Amino acid sequence: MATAADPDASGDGADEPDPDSPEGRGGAAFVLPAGPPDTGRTPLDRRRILGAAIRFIDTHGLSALTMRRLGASLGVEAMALYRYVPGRDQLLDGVVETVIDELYGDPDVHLEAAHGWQDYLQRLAHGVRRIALAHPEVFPLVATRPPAAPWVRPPLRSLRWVESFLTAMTSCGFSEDSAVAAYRAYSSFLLGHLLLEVSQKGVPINAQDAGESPAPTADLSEYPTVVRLQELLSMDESAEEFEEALENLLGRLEHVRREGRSPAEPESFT
Amino acid sequence: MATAADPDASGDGADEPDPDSPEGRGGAAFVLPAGPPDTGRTPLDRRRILGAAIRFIDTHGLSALTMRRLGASLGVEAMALYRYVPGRDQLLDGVVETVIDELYGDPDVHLEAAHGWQDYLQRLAHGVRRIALAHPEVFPLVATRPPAAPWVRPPLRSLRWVESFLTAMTSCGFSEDSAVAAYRAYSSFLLGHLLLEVSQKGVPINAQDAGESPAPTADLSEYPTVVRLQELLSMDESAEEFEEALENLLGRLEHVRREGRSPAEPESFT
DNA sequence: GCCCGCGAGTTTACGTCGTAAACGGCTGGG
DNA sequence: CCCAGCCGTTTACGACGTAAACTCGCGGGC
Repeated sequence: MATAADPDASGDGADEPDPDSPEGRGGAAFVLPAGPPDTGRTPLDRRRILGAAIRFIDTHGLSALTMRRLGASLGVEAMALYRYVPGRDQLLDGVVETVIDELYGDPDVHLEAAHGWQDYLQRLAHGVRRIALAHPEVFPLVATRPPAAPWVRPPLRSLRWVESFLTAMTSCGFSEDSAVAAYRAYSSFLLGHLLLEVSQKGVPINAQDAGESPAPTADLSEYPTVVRLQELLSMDESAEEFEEALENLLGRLEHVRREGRSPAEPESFT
Repeated sequence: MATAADPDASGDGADEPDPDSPEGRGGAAFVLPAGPPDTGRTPLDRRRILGAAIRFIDTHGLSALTMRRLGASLGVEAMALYRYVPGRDQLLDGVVETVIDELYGDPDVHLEAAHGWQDYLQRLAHGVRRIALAHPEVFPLVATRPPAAPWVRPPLRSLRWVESFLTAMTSCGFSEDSAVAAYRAYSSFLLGHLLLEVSQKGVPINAQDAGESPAPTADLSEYPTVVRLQELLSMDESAEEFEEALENLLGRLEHVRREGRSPAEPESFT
């Protein structure tokens, strides 16, 4: 696999575009079940509200989402929302759930491991990454909201996906111990990478939000290494990083699967 | 390769307690510079405010932190805080910064890689983990707040630590490319693991917070695998997982270091 | 045709939030 | 003795989430 990009990479660089980025692809993981943008005299229901909320957060940022403003974006007073949603917190829970459920509409992600577990995990990971990149303002919510049940971890928030994951893995030769261990390793890998990636992308893309000053860039005189490596540090290699860590994880899991035990070997590299 | 790690790394037996958990240890990473609980006629300053804020979040949860309540916890009106802190957002930034700065007070974490880079990374990882476990309610903030500069990633929020990291790695034989790649891999590993761990721990430990219903545990009849593995899934193996993934990462980085290039090999398993 | 209940959306209202601005009182140097 | 400056308080405003009361239009019994 092609390794280091040359320093010619000015910003996005990359000969081929990131396959998961929203504009670089057909655009699954982007289809909300709601119909036209937000016009229409359809008489308001839960799905429409959730769709509008996601659109609103994507556009204006999470911190700008207000019951009043969300109502306004639907041509309705704030209190009307309360007929369909118990409160703001549950609305946000619904947003998270809806976003994760976009996985079902993604033709590249399968509920079953028809072509092996590595294919399954690859597709799932890229599907979740596509969602994270399509809704960068929503994704921190996915990571931050408390899970419904203690064992349901972000970012695979729905029990249905946990079920799918565990079934896929056990049906591919993982012991139950190993499947659970794989679930843990996989979800923490996904969460870490994607959260970092959107938090990195979210700042430059989205001008306003938390009212933070963009980057005063204080005196860096005390940090010569940071200064020297500034260009390297600010390169966006998210896609390659993601791919490589995913590959490594799959290798690690293959090792786990063959052992049939919970993972633990001091060395695993060549 | 057994990475030279001081804190009894290899033995991942469940019999001995988690070395990073707050009560299982001497308690570095727990020392705030503030003195007695909150009594005292000391005339209020920024450090005292930040300390009180951290204490407040640890006790009552992030969502309960209010300028008025924080003021009250210091025996002062809310507006008094504004003389020392520009606003709530900057207060939270200060909280994050203060929490990360606890690393400096941790005798087990070194700014320089005197005993090799693996020892350095081990100590740093455990130091950060100790902080995350000591302040589970603060840690999501560490991950979520926008970074000051795009290249400063959570959870190593301060330029000083980035500088330390890069210097340590390059001084141990990493090329600059590799050091930056290691920084990325390491921070995303840390963030993912710790965020998942505290979000998992935070729910059962802390009764109230976001007003979420604890866990109604809806009908699980559609998810037989989840039900069957429920016990396995709800086991807390955070410490072992952390250790194992860290070990794996170190192995991966050793590989990177020897190549002297940015990390990428299609396969790495046996 | 009349009425009436009822579901969908609105109005009003309350308490809390972050914070701007004016205010008060202590304190130490001329 | 006075007064300037610091430090904390008071007051006030607009926005927030949401409870409760209200309005309005429509479809089915009489």
